[in-house]
Amino acid sequence: MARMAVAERRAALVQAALRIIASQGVAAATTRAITAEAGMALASFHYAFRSRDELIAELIAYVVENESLAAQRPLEPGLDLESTIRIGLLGYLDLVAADPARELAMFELTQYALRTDELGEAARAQYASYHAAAEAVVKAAADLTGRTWSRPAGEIARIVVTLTDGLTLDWLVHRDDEATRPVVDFAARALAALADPPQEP
Amino acid sequence: MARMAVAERRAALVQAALRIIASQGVAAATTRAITAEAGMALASFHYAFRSRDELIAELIAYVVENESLAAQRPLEPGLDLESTIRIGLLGYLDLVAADPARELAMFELTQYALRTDELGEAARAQYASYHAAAEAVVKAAADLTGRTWSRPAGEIARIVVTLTDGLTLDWLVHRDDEATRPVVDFAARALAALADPPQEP
DNA sequence: GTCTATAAGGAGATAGAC
DNA sequence: GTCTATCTCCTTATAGAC
Repeated sequence: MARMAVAERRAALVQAALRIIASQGVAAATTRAITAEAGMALASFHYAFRSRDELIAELIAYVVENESLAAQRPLEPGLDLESTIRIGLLGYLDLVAADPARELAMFELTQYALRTDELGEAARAQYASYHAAAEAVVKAAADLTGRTWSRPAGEIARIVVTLTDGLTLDWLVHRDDEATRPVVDFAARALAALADPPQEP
Repeated sequence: MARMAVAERRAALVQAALRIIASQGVAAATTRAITAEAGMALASFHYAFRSRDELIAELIAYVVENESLAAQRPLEPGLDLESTIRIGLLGYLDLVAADPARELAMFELTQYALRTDELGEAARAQYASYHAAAEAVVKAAADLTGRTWSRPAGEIARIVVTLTDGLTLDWLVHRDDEATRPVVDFAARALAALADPPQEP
């Protein structure tokens, strides 16, 4: 392979690893598989990274900054808060359904990080990123519907992430939109109940 | 090691594997580690099991039948429904906190099963067991407080499992009782709202 | 039946030719 | 800088002695 700046090579390896992890899981992302996917020689790996765990750490950092719920669609206007949340959650689950292996991989990454001493901070950073993304969405949902939250947005966001984690696992295990639907309805109603009573004009 | 019936040997290997997985994760449960933990020769493994995946399948079946929420403490009497649920959830999180590595391992097992073609059914069985355990608890909570659920108990149970999965991940990532507490309060309030209005005597 | 010994292959990491 | 070739270790699985 032609000359590449080390930074560029690192980025290419992270992307290759991400493709493997998203489709086959963390365990399948061996240095051999990653370099093959990137079209590089095996030795190039250790020219760019000191170890496999160093790549995983950088990969989680990349995911944290560029992925998470970034693909979230814009909220639909003209609905009440509960419907806005419900449709938002269903849209999120559509993303899960569109690439289940990838969503499974996000859980695996968190858990790999939690098992690896030096990566515990990476797991927390991953969730800090989820919380920030969720906070933006819950603020937007309140603005869009002219409602206010009865609790700090950060607390609402944490609840949203807890619910989406649970919903994601439920869907990944059963792959059954119908069966997950009542849980989505519950989540939307319960979240909407955290808003202050609507203003009388 | 002395003679053992094959069934007994299989059970001993499953127990050994469970100890390793609970403390060090699924990836650490190699046939070598398992047989060493069980005090057997390596070759004994393939005398009892055809492959490592066969053991994992039996291990999940064991977990499904004997563990899950079985360690749940009895509910406290004399409280209203929301408090009963809140204290039940906090008790569950105490179990998570008492052995975080084990709880992490339960997630890993599900995800390993979801990644392995022949084990997809095992993951669903694991959740069916969770749902059954949760259903028993939600029925007990309603009975204890003299309330009735506005939805089928199976649906309430599924919501409970979704919430506990999310709560467990939240706690495992942050290990912060204080930070998880508002999410527990939310879950208890939202679940209690699924009961019919209390009877006027 | 149970063990030691070993096969056969995959892993991370590196030396050294170019 | 980049690659081939290799080192060392660890994996699952099995053959064959006892």
